[in-house]
Amino acid sequence: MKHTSRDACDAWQLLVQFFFTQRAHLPVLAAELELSPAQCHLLHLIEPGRPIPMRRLAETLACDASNVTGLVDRLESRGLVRRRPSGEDRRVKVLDLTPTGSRLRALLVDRMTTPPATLGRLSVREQRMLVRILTRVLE
Amino acid sequence: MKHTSRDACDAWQLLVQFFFTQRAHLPVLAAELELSPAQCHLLHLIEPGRPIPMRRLAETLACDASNVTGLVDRLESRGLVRRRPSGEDRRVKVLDLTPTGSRLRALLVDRMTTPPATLGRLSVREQRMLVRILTRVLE
DNA sequence: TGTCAATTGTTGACATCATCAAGTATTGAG
DNA sequence: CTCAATACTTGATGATGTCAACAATTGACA
Repeated sequence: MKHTSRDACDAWQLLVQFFFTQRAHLPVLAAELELSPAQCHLLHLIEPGRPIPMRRLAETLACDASNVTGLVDRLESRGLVRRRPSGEDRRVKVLDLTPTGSRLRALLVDRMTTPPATLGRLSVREQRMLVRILTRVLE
Repeated sequence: MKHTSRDACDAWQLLVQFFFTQRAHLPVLAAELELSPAQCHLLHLIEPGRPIPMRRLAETLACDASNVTGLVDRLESRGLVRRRPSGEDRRVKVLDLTPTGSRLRALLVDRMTTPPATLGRLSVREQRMLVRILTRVLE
């Protein structure tokens, strides 16, 4: 068993703490956009102009395919998402954002990626360092 | 409106990416412990030997108090958590981990805070830098 | 070619999560 | 003592998530 350094554990622990904090904030943010946390997550995964098969969403979310069916049902009934048959494989349906969905997703991403004031306390050098380090850690 | 630097946005975006990745992993980890994601979150908030009022959990989770009632019902019926009347205020019930709950929580925390291999690719200097920076950003 | 297992998405049944409105018990201010 | 506010529970309802079963399609292979 490989030894894991104390510093690495500390760092990861902080990231986990960050995760739980965000997890508690998401319902609030979602409610502002009249979405649920799960819908936010799904919407986040569909990039505009990049249709994606439903199967792949289920894989990324690590959930049952039928769960995606339900989530997409609700998003589609609100006109945020479109189901389209895949040209290559007729079993597959690909998802696409409607213009409305695209706008809402932009709003969501914007809200989520607007950094908190605390990030401004770092020097530019530190900010760049953080980006460099996180990029490597998250691959 | 204050200008937010490009670097700060990049950094936060990476953290958000990390958040969604973890959000997708949590159900898998939770299932291994026979818990739900929400139960993991709640369990994570109850530190052993530090009884906590239910109200405070609802605040931290940013959810309705009745939701906590249900979550605690299930955890209590599994013998992981105890409801106790608060000595100071008889309206309040404080939550406490049972020995079983304490063990399960330790397992959970251990699984969650075991850093992925990618963190080991950083130099010790970088790991410490990451800890220092995150500490300041997350307060 | 014809058969059959595997894959994709859907449906229905069911437990959990989460909110809201209403209710009980208790507190604390006046 | 009265009454609003607080902490928790209950019941109703919709969303999330799993599982088993199903139809349609694909692809391998005899």
